[in-house]
Amino acid sequence: MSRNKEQNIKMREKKQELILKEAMKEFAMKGLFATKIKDIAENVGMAQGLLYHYYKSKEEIYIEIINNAFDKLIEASESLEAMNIPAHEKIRRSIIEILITIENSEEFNQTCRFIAQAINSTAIPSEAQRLILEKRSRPYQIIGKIMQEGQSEGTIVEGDPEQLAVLYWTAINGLAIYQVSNEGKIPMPDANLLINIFLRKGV
Amino acid sequence: MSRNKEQNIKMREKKQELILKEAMKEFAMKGLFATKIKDIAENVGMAQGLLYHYYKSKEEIYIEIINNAFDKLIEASESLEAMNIPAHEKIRRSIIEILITIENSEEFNQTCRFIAQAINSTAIPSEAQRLILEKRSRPYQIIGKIMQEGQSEGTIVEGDPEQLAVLYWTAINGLAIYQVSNEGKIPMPDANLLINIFLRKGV
DNA sequence: GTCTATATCCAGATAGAC
DNA sequence: GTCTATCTGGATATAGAC
Repeated sequence: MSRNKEQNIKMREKKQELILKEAMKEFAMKGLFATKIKDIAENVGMAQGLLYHYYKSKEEIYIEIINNAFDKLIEASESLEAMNIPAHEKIRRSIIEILITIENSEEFNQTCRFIAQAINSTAIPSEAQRLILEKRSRPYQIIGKIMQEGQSEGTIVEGDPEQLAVLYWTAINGLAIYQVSNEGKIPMPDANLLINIFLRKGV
Repeated sequence: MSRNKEQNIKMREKKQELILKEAMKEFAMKGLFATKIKDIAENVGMAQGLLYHYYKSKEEIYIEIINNAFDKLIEASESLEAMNIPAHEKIRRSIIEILITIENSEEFNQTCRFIAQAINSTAIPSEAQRLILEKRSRPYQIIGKIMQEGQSEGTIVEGDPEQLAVLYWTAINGLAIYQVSNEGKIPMPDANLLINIFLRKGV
């Protein structure tokens, strides 16, 4: 009895994950309003009506995905911050790694694309807007802190660390969007070009 | 008689421009699908039905705006290319100017936002997609050519000029999107940080 | 849990009076 | 040219059978 119950819950969660995964793809490609519940359901392989057994609305799915997307980004930033290496090494390694990720991980670029769509639209549900407002600044803060650390250590260029963080993230974001909107065919620029923006000469 | 006719045509064109202007705002903020014809008409100050005397569909308006947006960008790139100064000066001055524009011109950032939305969605009308495919690479080509020129002159860093152009535009694009999604409150990073990516040391 | 059928709503586009 | 009223299609969400 109880074992069946557990299994049912697991099955339900698996289906929900599948729905989220397909919804993410659709939202990233088309945005909230051009994505139809039917599209998502078809990709999952279920009838349109059935989707409402798992989520009560399109918006609910959207909000869940926003949450996941930002949490992943924040988590990655935090684990970068926590690494036991000098600040300039954090910047260096993260840029190298992200460029590789942009070139190879469709999922990462979907996330970037999704976030770009969400941030770029004032028409999304208010709960989604609240979440964005709450979470989007975290990665900027963390990189800003690392920049400041590096300045104290004498390895990062002078200037407002916040602005350095803005440049860091917007450059990466711009590249990711460009990549995904070109169907992953663009070779990334040499990582050193980006790295050298932030490192002091000679480091 | 003929004078009246001319006047009528002028009036009509003025109204059309007004519609385009308001539509641009709406599209930039909300995207094609979340923007309702009624929203545009209301902002212009006319009844929803009347809009169809000026344009035959929402898509037609959208396509017209895409065309204008890219043409402006291409025109600016071409006039940069045509300037009678060394290549590295073209890069330097354009970055300085664009950063100022991002900070001050709402219209420019609306254009960036609109283009970002359009490029980011596969759900837009096929004619719009065709236009994007046709026109979006032009500014990249032009900057790439200038980079190459500068390399010959020994003032621009080594590396694939195409990739330098990608970095140039994606960084700018990322900044513009960030700015507009923060309602124009973000101070731009020091232009020299960006300029130094591309200039050879000592130039 | 899963499907089909349907109620309901909303927005694009049209028709027709002024 | 301008408006109001309306047609029409399509999408969300629900109901109800299996």
